[in-house]
Amino acid sequence: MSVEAKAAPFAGPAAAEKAYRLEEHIGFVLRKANQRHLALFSARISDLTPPQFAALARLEEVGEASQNQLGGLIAMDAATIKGVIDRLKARGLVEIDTHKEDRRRLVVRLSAEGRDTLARLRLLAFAITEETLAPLTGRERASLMRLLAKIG
Amino acid sequence: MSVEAKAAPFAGPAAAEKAYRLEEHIGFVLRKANQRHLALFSARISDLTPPQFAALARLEEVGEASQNQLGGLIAMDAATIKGVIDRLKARGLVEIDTHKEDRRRLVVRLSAEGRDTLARLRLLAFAITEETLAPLTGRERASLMRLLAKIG
DNA sequence: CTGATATCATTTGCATACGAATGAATTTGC
DNA sequence: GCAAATTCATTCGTATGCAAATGATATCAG
Repeated sequence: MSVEAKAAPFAGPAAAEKAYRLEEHIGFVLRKANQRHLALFSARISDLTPPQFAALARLEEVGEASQNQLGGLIAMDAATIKGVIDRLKARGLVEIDTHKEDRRRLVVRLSAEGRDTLARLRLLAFAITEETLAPLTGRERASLMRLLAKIG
Repeated sequence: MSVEAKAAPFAGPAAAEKAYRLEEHIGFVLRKANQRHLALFSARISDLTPPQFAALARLEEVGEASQNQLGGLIAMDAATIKGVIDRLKARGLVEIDTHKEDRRRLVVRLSAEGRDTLARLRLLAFAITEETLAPLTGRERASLMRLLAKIG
């Protein structure tokens, strides 16, 4: 079948030839967990993506911010946040002005409709987190969140 | 500053108005953890992406598979795996033939160069997982992997 | 045997994501 | 005060990632 050995105990080709199992690597399991979360999210909130929601939620927290500043607050680089804000603006969920003192900056803030949208989706967002963590006990959930925060 | 209340204990606007903190939602922390892992990955393996690596690693395990089948083995839909395989093929890391009995299928397998590439990157991949999990103790690492597998 | 279904791959459209290059505006260093 | 360095936003290129539609082939039902 495969060229690779079956990794019988103590009988590998060499010490360095530890079996490579995708499932034991953090990148692979992170990608799958993300995938499941995204599926649950879009099933409940079909008209907004997680990054878009994050941008709105952060704007509600901080009031207003420059575009890049906002990106920093939700871990998005300049190129990525631009697209997100463009789409939110096109849908009237955020408003944009140029900064009065620094003409390079764009000041972004929630529109009334953006605020309404957030209010409407708030409980759904909690439900999505709940649903994503459903396979875990309460203790496990806290543990997972703590460990992820540590490596993030 | 913000319109949102500061969420003084027992003094929220209403019972349903639990404060929404991005950092307490699984999607946000998953995205950030993924981000850090990707940065570490590309710093060590700049000529291959994690999905490409996953495809090669799985091919080594299973010998060969149809394109969609391989996608299923690494959690990628048909549209996504196509692009990944196209790029691996363009670089000579995989070989492709049409299935003899079922002309719809593409049979994908590692090329000699793909096998060499995997051998060369194997230890680096372990180092990347190690580095990503570096902030955690051994016990925490095992716990995180187990919990992620549970929700993935 | 043949029409209905199902499967495999492809294509299109949209939305992240990031690196690198660019232009405009501001700040710093001397 | 002005050249150099920095910052903010934009643009381009590349690579996932998914939904939906399509075409080709295979299988199934009657």
